[in-house]
Amino acid sequence: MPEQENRYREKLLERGLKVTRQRLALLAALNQSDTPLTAEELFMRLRKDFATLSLSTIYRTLDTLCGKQMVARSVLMDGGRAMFEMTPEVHCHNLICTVCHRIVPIQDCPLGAYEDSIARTTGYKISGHKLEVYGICPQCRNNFKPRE
Amino acid sequence: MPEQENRYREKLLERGLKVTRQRLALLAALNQSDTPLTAEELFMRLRKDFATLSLSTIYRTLDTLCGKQMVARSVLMDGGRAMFEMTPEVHCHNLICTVCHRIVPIQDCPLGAYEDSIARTTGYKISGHKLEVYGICPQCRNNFKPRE
DNA sequence: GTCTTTGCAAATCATTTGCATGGAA
DNA sequence: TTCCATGCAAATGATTTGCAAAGAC
Repeated sequence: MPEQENRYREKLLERGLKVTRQRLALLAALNQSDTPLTAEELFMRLRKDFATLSLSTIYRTLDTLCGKQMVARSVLMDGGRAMFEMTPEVHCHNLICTVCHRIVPIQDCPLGAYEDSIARTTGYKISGHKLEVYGICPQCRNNFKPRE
Repeated sequence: MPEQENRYREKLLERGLKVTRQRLALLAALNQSDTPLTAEELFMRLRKDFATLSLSTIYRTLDTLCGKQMVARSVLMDGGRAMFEMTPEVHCHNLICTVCHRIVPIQDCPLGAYEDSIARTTGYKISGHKLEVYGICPQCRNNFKPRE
């Protein structure tokens, strides 16, 4: 998918960053994943293509890309490990299964009016929010359903 | 405030935990704080009363109390450090100033209906959610207000 | 007295940093 | 050629664990 790659190339250059194979691969990996990933997970995925890849490169790249708003540090913390995802173009939230830990995005967000009302009552200038919803996904519900 | 202490005493016993001075002190410290605290912060506060207190006791106690739902691990992560707070009796969320990092609780929560609708569209059994709202508090807005 | 909790020290895990080399512009 | 980016190894910082002593019931 070289179109996608060219978009990343442009975005990197726009932000004064050099285009490297590692950065392109990291962006592609994050983009292909449907859930946020830890540095370690990214490392394992990229290592297939980069025999000499270093974990610290992953950390540094994530840090750089977060600073340039190309990647977002997720609210989620998988037991002390930071998780990362592409900065979503559209505002959305994550729905997390508490059993299998699968994460799916949900588009609908009801918080605009809520933010307005908080701004009014507290005097804060609201800049945004983070929301996660927890539950049990249909598959896990079936697996653990008590017999009747 | 021995009334409060007796409530903690009961709660610990109910859950099959022994009542120790460290646990009571930790609960009191968390309860007195108006913002979530890190293990380190708790350690520094308790050390005043316990010369020989160990950081690992803090971690272990927090872990135990989280398991028993007496303490909650906050969504917030102050740069990699976990934060803890008393499990709120009433459902509420945190409003966080992005400048001074002050955290204030907000009671009002509009997500009940939202959870219902997600449950309907996704088939998940929703168990809860975490929400943080970010903004700039009135004081910080004044401090940084550009002159006109 | 028994079993849990604590303190201390050492271990572990995620993340960061220093420095020399390699690579993009 | 000029820096920025990378790899490697070592350092750091938060959290966890093993073990023996102290404390709660």
